[in-house]
Amino acid sequence: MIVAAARRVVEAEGLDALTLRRVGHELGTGQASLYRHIADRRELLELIADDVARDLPRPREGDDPRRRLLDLWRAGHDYLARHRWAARIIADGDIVSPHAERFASAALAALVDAGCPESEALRGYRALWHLLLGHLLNAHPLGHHVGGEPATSPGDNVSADDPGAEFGWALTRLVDGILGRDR
Amino acid sequence: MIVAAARRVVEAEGLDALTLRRVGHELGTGQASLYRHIADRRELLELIADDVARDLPRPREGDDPRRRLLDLWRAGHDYLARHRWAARIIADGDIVSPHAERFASAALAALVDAGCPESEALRGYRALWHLLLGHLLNAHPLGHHVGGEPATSPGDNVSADDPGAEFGWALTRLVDGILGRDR
DNA sequence: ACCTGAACACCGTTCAAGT
DNA sequence: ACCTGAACACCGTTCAAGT
Repeated sequence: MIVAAARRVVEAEGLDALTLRRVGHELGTGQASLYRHIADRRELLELIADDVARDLPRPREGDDPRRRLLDLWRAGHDYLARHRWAARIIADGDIVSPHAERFASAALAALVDAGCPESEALRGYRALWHLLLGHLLNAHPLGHHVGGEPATSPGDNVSADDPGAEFGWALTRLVDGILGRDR
Repeated sequence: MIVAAARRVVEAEGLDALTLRRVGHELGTGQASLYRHIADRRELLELIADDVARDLPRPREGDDPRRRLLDLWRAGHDYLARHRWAARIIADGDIVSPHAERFASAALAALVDAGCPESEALRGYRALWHLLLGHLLNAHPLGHHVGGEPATSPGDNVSADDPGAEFGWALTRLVDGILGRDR
C-alpha cells in the first residue's frame, strides 16, 4: 500500500525525505506509477496525515470532566509530538482529515462536559488546538534566549526541555481561563 | 539591498515564490551572485524574518498592566497576520532574530507587570507565543466542520471569519488562566 | 487497458571560466 | 580579486512509448 510506504519513509527520515521517487523506490516501482493512485504530492500528504489521525487518543471514561478534558489534550499532544511531521502537513495545507474529526468532536464534547457554555465551545476548541499546534511546530520560541536561562526556581519542575510537561502547564492555564475557574 | 528585494518578492507573491533566481532577477543579476552575500537560502529567510521583526509593536504606555499585556500581544498578532510568511519561516527553522528578542523581552516584562510570578513568566511567555503561532499557521483547525457552522448565538460577535478577534478571545482566556484571575 | 522510462520545467548550489 | 554563466544533482509532473 502506497500510504504505508510513505509513512515508513516519513517516520524513519522525516518529511523532507518524502519524495515521490523515494516512495516509488520503496514500492519497487518508478515514481511515475504513483500517479495511478494519487493525483499529486499534496494528496499523498493528506493521506498520511489522515493515517496518523486514526490513532489519535480517545477520551478516557470515568474521571471528572475537567481531568478528562486535560488528559485528552495532553494525550493528543504527546501522540502528535511523536509524529511532528503531521503537524507540519496540517499547518501548510488545508487538509481535511476524517479521522481527525473524531478527535475534534470528542474534544468539543469534553469541553462542554467540563462546563464550557455551548456558545463558546467551538472557540475554546480552536484555541486549544492552536495552542497545541504552536507547541508542536516551534521548539524554540521567538528569540530563544530571552531572560537568559530558564529561571528554575524551587518548585519549578517544568523545564523547557520537557515539551510534554511544558504543554501541560500551558494547557491547564488555557483550560482554566476558558472555564473561568480560579485556581 | 538583497533583503529588500527578497521582501518585495515575498510580500507580493508569498514564500513559495521566493526563489534565489527570482531575487537575482529582481536585482538584475544572476542567481549565483547572491552567494557573494548569503551562505544559503536559509540565511536569506533568517534575514527577512529578522527584518519583519524590526517592526513588531512596542508596548503602549500608561494603560493598566493587564490591558497593556493584552494589547501588546493582540498588536503582535495583527502585525504578523499581515506577514504570515514570517510565521512559517520561524516555524520551520531554528531562526534567531535579534529584533524579535526586543518584542520577547517586552512581552515578558508586561507579563510580570501584570502580576505573573517571575518563576512562571518565561513559561507564560512561551505559552502565549505558541498560541499566537498556532493561530497564524492554521486558518482551519483539525477537521474544519466540527459541530457544523459556528453556533453564532446572540452576543457572540466573534466569528471564525475574524482571525484577529478570535485570537483576542483565546488570548484573554490564556492570560487570565496564567494570572489566575477570575472573570 | 494499464504501466512507466524518459523527458520537461523547475529548484538550490557549485565551480571553472571570465573580467 | 571579484563576479557569474553554465552545469550538477535534485524535485514534482507529464506523456508518449512500451506491454
